[in-house]
Amino acid sequence: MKVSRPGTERIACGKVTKELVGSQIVLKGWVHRRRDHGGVIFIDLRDRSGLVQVVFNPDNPTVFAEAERLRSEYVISVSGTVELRPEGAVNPNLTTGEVEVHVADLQVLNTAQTPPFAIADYREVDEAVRLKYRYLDLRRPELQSKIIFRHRLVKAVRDYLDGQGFVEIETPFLTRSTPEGARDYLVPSRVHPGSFYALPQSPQLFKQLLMVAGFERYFQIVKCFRDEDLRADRQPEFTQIDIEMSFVEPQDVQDLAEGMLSYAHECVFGTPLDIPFPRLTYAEAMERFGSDRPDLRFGLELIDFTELVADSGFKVFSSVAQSGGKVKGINAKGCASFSRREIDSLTEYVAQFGAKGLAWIVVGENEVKSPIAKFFSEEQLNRLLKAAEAAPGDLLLFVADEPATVAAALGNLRLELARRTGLITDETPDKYVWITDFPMFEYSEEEQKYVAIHHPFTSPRDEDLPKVSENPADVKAKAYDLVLNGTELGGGSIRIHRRPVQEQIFAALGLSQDEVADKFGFLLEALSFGAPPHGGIAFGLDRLVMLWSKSESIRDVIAFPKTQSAMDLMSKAPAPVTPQQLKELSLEITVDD
RNA sequence: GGCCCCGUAGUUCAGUUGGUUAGAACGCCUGCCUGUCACGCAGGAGGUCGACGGUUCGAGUCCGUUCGGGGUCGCCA
Repeated sequence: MKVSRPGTERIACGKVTKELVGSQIVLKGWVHRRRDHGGVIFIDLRDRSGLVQVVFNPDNPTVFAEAERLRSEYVISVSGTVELRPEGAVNPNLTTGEVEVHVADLQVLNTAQTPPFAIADYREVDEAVRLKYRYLDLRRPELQSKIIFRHRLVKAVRDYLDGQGFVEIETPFLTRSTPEGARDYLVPSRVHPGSFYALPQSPQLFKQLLMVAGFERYFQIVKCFRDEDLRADRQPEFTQIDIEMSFVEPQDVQDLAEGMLSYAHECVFGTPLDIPFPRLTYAEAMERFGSDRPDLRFGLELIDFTELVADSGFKVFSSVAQSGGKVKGINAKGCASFSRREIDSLTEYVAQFGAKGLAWIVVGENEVKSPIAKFFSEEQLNRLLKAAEAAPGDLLLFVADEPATVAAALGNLRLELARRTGLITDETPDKYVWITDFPMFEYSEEEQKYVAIHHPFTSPRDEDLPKVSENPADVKAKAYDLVLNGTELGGGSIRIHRRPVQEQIFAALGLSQDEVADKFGFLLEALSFGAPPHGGIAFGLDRLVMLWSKSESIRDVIAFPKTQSAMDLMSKAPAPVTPQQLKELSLEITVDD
């Protein structure tokens, strides 16, 4: 039982309002800012909840003398009386701006060195400095509110899934390395010299085994580890909302996911989402947007000109069209004013995605300007303009290449055009979309074999089962991704629950029987003991928090993130270990530092 | 691994064509100030110009290497 003594209970700084006027309160927090007027000292006192002004007057000389020594970020406890501020001294920018606390007693709980950057400043500070002193950066209200936002979102997700009958179950972090997928983080075994655990890239197999075990509905908010290069939206350790359900079809998983997101959105923003989300097949997404994670907040869709230019005099187009390639373009509405230089920089931009060139047509009132116009008859040109729905003032941009290159180049060009023309603002509504009917396999030139697009446990569509062996490229999977504003938020699939099918897929992926037995024997065995049909989905929690909190980087929503070179600048991890530690693990270092 | 951007005071930045003692603002320190709220005023301290090497009579500035941070391509089943 909490024993409350009048006047001694701590009040949160941000909660000191008019209703408390006249009462004796205790505040604890950090000195945010100090304004010393010689005869009167104002301190903005900060805690998690916000700021309140506390006032020191010289009528209490001991306390006043103590107050003169206060500096930024000192931790203090004050007790005093809540008073209305005098006429004209109200601060409308603070929720506590109508009142102030007149201090009767002050206790310095801790002093503080001058911080390397001011907590109370609005100034942008170099991220390396912020990361080295992450605990100070996290003191800043902006970052702190994002971490608290994350907590509220996670809480909502847990509540929702619990309400839907899901059981939260932990799975091991020390697990075994499996082929395919991302590079593993390895943990050497002391007990078994020369053997390694792998940190999970996701709890995929374990959650399937929990379905075999009969839990029916599982979830976990869980760290996953992938040793790949970092990006603005990628960290080597990240958190998934991992979900698996038995006896379901894709629609059931999608319904659940939509319900969960909408509930969470309502919890953190007060409004539900507009569900169900629209759906696009993978094929349509690639065709219209050149991407399997299209940003639907704007148009600029890809237009296919392959047929139209197949017999044109422009060799670059016609030869590509006749040899199985694609000629596609984008109508950059109203971009006819782009300078030659801007168009050149767009050409440079698409080059990094493999496009060998970027043809263009500037559409004028009665004529077109274009280096390629001379290769087309007037009729061909008119058909081209009609297909592009071109109007005066438009700029048409074309790429001719293999389908995958065209998609990559134009898909990214589309995003670049939207950025350059300011098509997306903070007010642009969010666009969610499911991408469905993914191909099961894709041929890897590098490995000279088919690899799974999703993962090797994904179920093919029933009708495609016969094609797995002879025509893998045609097989579609029961897989689905959820995309928000061009970012993949999550993805999942219905899994294979019959052993022979799983064996067939492993074979199609070129895994030998021995390898399968060694690495996936336990899975195949499990499937043969009455595994129910099951499927699920996993969401990137960090990305969801990042997008919903309008953060620029995933680092802003992770309390202790790593740099692009996967370092923790605060603890200086990773770091060498002692020779004794290596010896215990039977490891030897072969590079000099 | 490739490409691009950045690195000057504690912080944010300026620094001309390579030229004398590298500046500003904020912060910090000292003093003054009884109604401020990004308080004000006066004074002061504070620099391995990321590091190393080169060119030059002379380098913050030019060149090379390297370290660190960021973005991106590859990579991320």
